[in-house]
Amino acid sequence: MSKEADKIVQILKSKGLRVTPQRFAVYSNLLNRQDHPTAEQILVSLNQNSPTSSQATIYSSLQALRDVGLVREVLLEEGVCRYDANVSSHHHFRCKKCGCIEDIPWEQVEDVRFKALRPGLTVEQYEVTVQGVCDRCQ
Amino acid sequence: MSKEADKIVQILKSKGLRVTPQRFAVYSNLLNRQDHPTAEQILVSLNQNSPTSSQATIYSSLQALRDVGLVREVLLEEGVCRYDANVSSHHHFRCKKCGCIEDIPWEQVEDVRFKALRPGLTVEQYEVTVQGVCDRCQ
DNA sequence: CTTTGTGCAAACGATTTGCAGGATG
DNA sequence: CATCCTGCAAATCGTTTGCACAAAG
Repeated sequence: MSKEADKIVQILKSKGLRVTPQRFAVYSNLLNRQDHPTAEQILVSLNQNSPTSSQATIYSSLQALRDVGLVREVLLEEGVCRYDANVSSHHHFRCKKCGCIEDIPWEQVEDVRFKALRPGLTVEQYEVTVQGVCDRCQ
Repeated sequence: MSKEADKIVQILKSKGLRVTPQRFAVYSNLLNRQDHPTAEQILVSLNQNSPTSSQATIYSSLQALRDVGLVREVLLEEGVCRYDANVSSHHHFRCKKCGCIEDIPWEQVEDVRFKALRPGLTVEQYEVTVQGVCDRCQ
């Protein structure tokens, strides 16, 4: 087993998850892609060569991974739930033309300052969603 | 007909929409509430006294209103699509305890500055989603 | 060997659609 | 009176669930 695969196994174990081929596949697929796939896209990707996981298993793996904080959902379009294995604080960019989505590292957005936010509201976290045009679509 | 009702009629007409009782009801309901209701909540609200609009009509009215830019969708939770008649630039706050959502006026968030955003990305707009605790839940 | 995960198919909930009758401009 | 909207019920889409069998620790 490669070092990377071993690392993924360790991560899963450290979160108390049983390591099954399907769960491993879902998580490493998500770790290795930079787009923000939907459950359906992960299913297609995993099964394109040989059947690896069923639809129900993809969903339950994603749920398990989300529950232990290894993946998060990204909601930018109506009716579309995407998944992201990058759970550190970051923002998202979405191209209005091709619909591609990419991460914006936290450091690239200077601190957002709240001026006179309605008294009583306690801010715990915030996320900036940027819409625009990507380089390929310019 | 009241002045407000007349104003709503004018707005709908100015957008090229036929004014039907159902469409009027959906739009004015949305204008008069400060929460960000789902289609279902609008349906219940409109029909609580007497039947006003069917489910399918609520959806098609919302779609028509969205198409002409009178309402927008607000996506903050998985599988929940909310509607907002405030289409001016603004941000959203969501209470992690009670789940209530409220608008944050644009001016309350100082300009967000992007530092070294990946070259090639053109920013057209952005929205800040704040999560925290509201005053009622403190 | 106990617990948890998988796969299948059926169930589900939110939204959409087809169509016939009704209202709008 | 032509066009567009409404309401109903059926269809659809993404996601969840129940259950019998299989795999993990």
